[in-house]
Amino acid sequence: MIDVQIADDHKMVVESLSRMINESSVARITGKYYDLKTCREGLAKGTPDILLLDIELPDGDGVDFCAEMTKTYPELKIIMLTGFKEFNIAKHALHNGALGYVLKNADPEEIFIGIETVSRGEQFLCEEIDILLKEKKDTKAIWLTDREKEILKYTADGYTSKETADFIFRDVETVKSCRKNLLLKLKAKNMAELIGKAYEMKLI
Amino acid sequence: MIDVQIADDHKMVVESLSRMINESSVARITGKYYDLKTCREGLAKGTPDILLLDIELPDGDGVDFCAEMTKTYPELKIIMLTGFKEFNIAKHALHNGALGYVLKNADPEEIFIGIETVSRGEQFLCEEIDILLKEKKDTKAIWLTDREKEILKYTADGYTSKETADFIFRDVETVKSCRKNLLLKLKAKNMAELIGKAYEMKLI
DNA sequence: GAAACAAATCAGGAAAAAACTGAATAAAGA
DNA sequence: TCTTTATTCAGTTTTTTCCTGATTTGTTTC
Repeated sequence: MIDVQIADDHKMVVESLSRMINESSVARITGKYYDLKTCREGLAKGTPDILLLDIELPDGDGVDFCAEMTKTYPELKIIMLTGFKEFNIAKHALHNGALGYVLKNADPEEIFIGIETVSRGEQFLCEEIDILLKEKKDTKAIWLTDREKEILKYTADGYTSKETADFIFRDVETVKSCRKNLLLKLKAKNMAELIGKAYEMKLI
Repeated sequence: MIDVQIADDHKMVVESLSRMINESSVARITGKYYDLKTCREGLAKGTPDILLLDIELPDGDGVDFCAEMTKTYPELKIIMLTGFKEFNIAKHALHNGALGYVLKNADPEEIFIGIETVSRGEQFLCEEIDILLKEKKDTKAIWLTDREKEILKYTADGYTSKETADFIFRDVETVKSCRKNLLLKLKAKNMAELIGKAYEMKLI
């Protein structure tokens, strides 16, 4: 029996999914978390074989958390279980140590196959993501630096270059050229499109 | 026994939630849909007592669909079942004829109480939404006109006022003043913040 | 029906911000 | 080490923002 835990802020999803998994003979659920803080504490008490991890948690980003946990517990296998069919997110998650990536709109059977595959230490991607990654295998993922993420956030909140510059104690020109890089990276023509694309890619 | 159907593009959620509801003695699931088209066809064959409806479906917006269905089947009771804790969306849904609004991160028990309450023809809101609507009871929901939505979309796609004006065969000044109205309505300082807020409110 | 209101259209100008081009230094990865 | 990328700063042009208006049409309210 494979020991599985779930971290997802949708209690209803966690509860019903737990029941479904427990009713199968594949795995048993030994922990349910609705935020990253509780999940971190739970894992410290003993890690399961597999952690099913969502991306949008109330207190942080699941993809970043994935990097943190696979570093702390190298034996822990993580399957991202999320609604985001986004090249960048999937690529990022796998780079951060996730061994599986399953969409919530995948066939329910896939999660069982995923759990079994990943428990043997093999990578598992649900069909749609597998196709997506193969299609874009020559595309490289977009990585934003911390500075870029910071300036992107200020921009999305409506702050001008000058205001942002004051916040981070830098020259306006610095912010302007960082914005220029953001426009290049996301292939946007102006700030409005940049914010739009950033939301599409769940960068914000 | 209350006759319930579900429309949500996350198969995994639909499947596990269906099981949970079927195992209870409250209701039974008589239909599962993963898109609006199939849901529309299914309802045409016979409406259940209650439809659990998600908002982000692959082929359209659940809130708009809610208006369409309550008009076609006045006896159909709809509970929005979604992850969005957004004043505007909730308000919009209720205005469009939804009788219930339950968050996916609500306590799983709430969906059973919701089903029972709504089946009696009474409104049901999960706790968090109930609090949200009471807090903002004096706030009015933001409604965008078709023109505003159109210009918002062009803006999010990176087109300037001039370019947008050419697309819709209107003067630049018209687009400018429409943008000004959008900034006012969403209380945004510039286009970047406007697009950010529009995404937060799921206006795009 | 009249009054009040909102939406959609168009107008112009001053100030501010963003977009474009360029470039030097520092840091990180190969 | 060499190459690439991040970070920093600068000048010029284009665009947006922020004011001020006005007219017409359609809808809602009294």
